[in-house]
Amino acid sequence: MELEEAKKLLEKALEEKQLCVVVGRCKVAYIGRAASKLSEGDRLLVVKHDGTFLVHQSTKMAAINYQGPGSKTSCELEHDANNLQEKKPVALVVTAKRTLPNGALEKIDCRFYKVYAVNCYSLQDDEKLQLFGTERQLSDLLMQDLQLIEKGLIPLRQESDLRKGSVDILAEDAQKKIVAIELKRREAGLDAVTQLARYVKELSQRKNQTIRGILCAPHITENALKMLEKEGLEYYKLDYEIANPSAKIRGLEKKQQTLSQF
Amino acid sequence: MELEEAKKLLEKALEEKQLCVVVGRCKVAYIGRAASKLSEGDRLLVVKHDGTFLVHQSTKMAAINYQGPGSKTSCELEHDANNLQEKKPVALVVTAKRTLPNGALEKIDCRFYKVYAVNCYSLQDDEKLQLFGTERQLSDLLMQDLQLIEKGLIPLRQESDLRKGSVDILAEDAQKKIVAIELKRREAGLDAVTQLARYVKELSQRKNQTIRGILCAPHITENALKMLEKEGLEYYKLDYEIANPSAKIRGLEKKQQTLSQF
DNA sequence: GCGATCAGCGGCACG
DNA sequence: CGTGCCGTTGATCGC
Repeated sequence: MELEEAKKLLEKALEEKQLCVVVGRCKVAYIGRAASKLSEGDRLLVVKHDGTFLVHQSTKMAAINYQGPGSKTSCELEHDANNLQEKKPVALVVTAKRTLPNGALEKIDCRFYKVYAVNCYSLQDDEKLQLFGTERQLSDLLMQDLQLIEKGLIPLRQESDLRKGSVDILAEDAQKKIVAIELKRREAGLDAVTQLARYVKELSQRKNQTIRGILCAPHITENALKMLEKEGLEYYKLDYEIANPSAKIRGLEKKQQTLSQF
Repeated sequence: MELEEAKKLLEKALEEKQLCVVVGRCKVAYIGRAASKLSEGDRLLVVKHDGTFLVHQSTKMAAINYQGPGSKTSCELEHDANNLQEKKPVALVVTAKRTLPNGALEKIDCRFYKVYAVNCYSLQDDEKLQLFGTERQLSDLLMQDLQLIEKGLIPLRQESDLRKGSVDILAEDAQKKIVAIELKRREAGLDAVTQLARYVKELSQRKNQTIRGILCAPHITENALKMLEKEGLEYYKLDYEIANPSAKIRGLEKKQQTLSQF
């Protein structure tokens, strides 16, 4: 496709706030929070009406270059500086600009040497994704019956706010000890343990009493478990099933109990 | 476009390992690590030859539903179960399946009631992104002149592996004390502090001596700084510039000139 | 808007 | 493979 034609199509569609899809051979340059260069190759460019700008290669899930909502897209034809007689442009440069929260400018240049297609659409879509099996949903389920984890466990509050971050669930055990429960919907690693440790430490100081900490996850890495035990925290294997459209906790196995409560 | 035609086009292109772009009105259902539903609306579907499957709405950067490389995409026509006389299909169901590392199945159904366009391309692209201003690059620069942070600081090693995670830089100060340096290319929050604290704790126990910990970032949040100080750790403001195609730590150049005078 | 955290995080590097 | 962690993380939610 002629670059001039591509430019016209694209500009009209951008004006009309359509979703634009451009396929062609291009170089990409980015500067902003970081900087990048991508040599010439065939790519897919998607520009959404909210400013979203996505450059995709033919593999991988993630866009190779991108810019989020709020970006302004414009395009310019580029001519051969060494041959100004030639009226045919050398490239179509599609640019997305955006001002970062800190005031700096972020920019992508997508320099098309060939354009295979420009296709634009007005998409009607007011629907929102309904997602099931999130951490929040599991938390809600757990709150309904903390006895699953341990007999005598009474819920105090959910998403209790601490000054630094928040524990998923705060509870009280049969011995009236406060229990902080950190919930993970997937395998827990070192970060999950440090997170729980931080909450427990913070709470202990604030309440001036010993606080139990329970990490609740479907699985835990070896290192994480070691560190957990070293910190005097506990792990409970959380088995759950995702059934569309709801999640169910399958049953909770008690893995370890510290002596700290005695 | 007729659904039958869309199916033929898509199947042929998938067979030929092309990049496929489908635009149409669809419902989306996902089940796998979690589960989701998305009611009828106009969307953009991209299927890459490596199996990548992306459903985009008309806003936001992230795909609303997706599946990574390795997925298998297939499509089927769906007929009205209440009117089997009718030969015209009701929907074109495009499905991506994938086996998760843990052996479970992950699946997206994209049920198109209308297809506005099916466009497929064979893209040639062997280029890789050159990215500048990454944490690793900053680390390399810092290693060249740790004096920037503190006089007398000598580099010991980079990316020193601990059993749990790794410190970006390990150094020795003028008093022969070991210093663990954690580098962040952007604002450091509580997570960065807990990360550094974990490294320092681990190192202290292993080396059986007091270890200094320095968090190096362009900015730090208030809470993070408070916690840092409470933990006896230090913060060094790292100012750097991204210049395409290289990053420079502000002040480093000057320092090098100073050194070259001797 | 800042800040903290989740995410079906993805992707990478290393053991 | 798992494990850990960076990322131009993005997106969400609370303050």
